[in-house]
Amino acid sequence: MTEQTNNKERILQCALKLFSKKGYDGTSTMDIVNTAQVTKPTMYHYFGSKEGLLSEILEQNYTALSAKLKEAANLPQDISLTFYRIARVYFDGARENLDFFRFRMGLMLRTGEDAAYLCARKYIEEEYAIIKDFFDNATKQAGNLAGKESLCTITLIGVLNAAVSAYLYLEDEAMLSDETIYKLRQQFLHGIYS
Amino acid sequence: MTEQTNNKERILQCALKLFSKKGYDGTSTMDIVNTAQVTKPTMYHYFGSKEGLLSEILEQNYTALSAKLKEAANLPQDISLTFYRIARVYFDGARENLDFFRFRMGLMLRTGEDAAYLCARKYIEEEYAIIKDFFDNATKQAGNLAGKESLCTITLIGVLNAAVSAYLYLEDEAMLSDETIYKLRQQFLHGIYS
DNA sequence: CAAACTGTATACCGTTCGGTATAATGCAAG
DNA sequence: CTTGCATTATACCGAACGGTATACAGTTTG
Repeated sequence: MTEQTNNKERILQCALKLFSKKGYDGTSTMDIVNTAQVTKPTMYHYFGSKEGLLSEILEQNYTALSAKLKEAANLPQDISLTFYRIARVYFDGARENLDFFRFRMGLMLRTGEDAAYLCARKYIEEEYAIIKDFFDNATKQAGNLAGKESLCTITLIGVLNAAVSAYLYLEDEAMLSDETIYKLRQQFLHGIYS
Repeated sequence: MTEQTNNKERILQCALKLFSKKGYDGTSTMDIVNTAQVTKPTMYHYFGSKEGLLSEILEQNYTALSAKLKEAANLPQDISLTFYRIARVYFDGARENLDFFRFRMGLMLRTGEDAAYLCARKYIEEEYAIIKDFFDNATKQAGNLAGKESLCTITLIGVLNAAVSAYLYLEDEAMLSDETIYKLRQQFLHGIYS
């Protein structure tokens, strides 16, 4: 009765889904193995611990996200286009990998010592660093943003996270449309009256 | 050995501090009563359950926050001033009640079924409703925002939350200064280049 | 074919969880 | 001065927690 369609992958997916819905601390290992239809030793064979499982989930998903984000943010000469590309990374990510983005959102604004946040922290910091880098480079070429790089980073990520969060809450795919991005970009670049 | 400086209040404060640091699920009732230097029956006498304790914490703190927010947002004829006033409510709140704002931030972008989020959901929705109301009224008087009320609400809250979150992360009070608010407002109203 | 290794199952570990039965204390009102 | 109530302490509950010892099946390798 071995190998009934890759237990490891199924554990990863079920755990992510449960973490995203009930939180890391709110999800028990029994929850996970029951949902994934494996036994506990199977899970511990692959991941060693509950936290090991969390680490692998974060590593997999954040690695993919960071790569896309870096690619989207490598055109410092065009802030407008880059806004679109970054927004698309987040919005596509949210649509295609709803569970991960739900989980990620719950970790995003944290600052405490909860286990899941501590594991995710380095990835969150990397995300900020990628956007900050972009604005730093954009300033070198444009100049009129000098001194605002940090605040731009905070507000850009804040606005996009808020929009993704609204999508997850409303579950309305219109929230992820190009039209939404255009409106958000217009507002970000030129203010709410524009 | 009765009444050694109000056990109930001390339980509330210690629980909030622990929730903000380790999350609701990550905090045990033993944690709480040990920190507050009471026994479990004392806690259960006052609050009935762990969730009852959470409810009272949320009710107390969100009631105060919502009242301040409503007051700050009752000048629909002046968006610029209102931005300042709303930002001050959040920023002062974060400085004066760090634990609650830390906790609140962790709940803010959630969408799942975790216990703490479900308890807090109605308050979060009320917060959005207050800001949304403001923009709806502002549109009636100004008009040039028509159709953007929802997106303005999302981005305003998103930007301010991101700033508060940056303060909690950096622990730098300069983040909460009037100067920061002016920059954020300028950006919100007139774009990043302005 | 035998040894070794990967993966899975049964059954169980000690600990901690949220919560409570019972009783003693201090204090206010009759 | 005692009855009644609000508050606190001791001691404990069953259930669920994260994690594991042991064994065995299936495959790979010598």
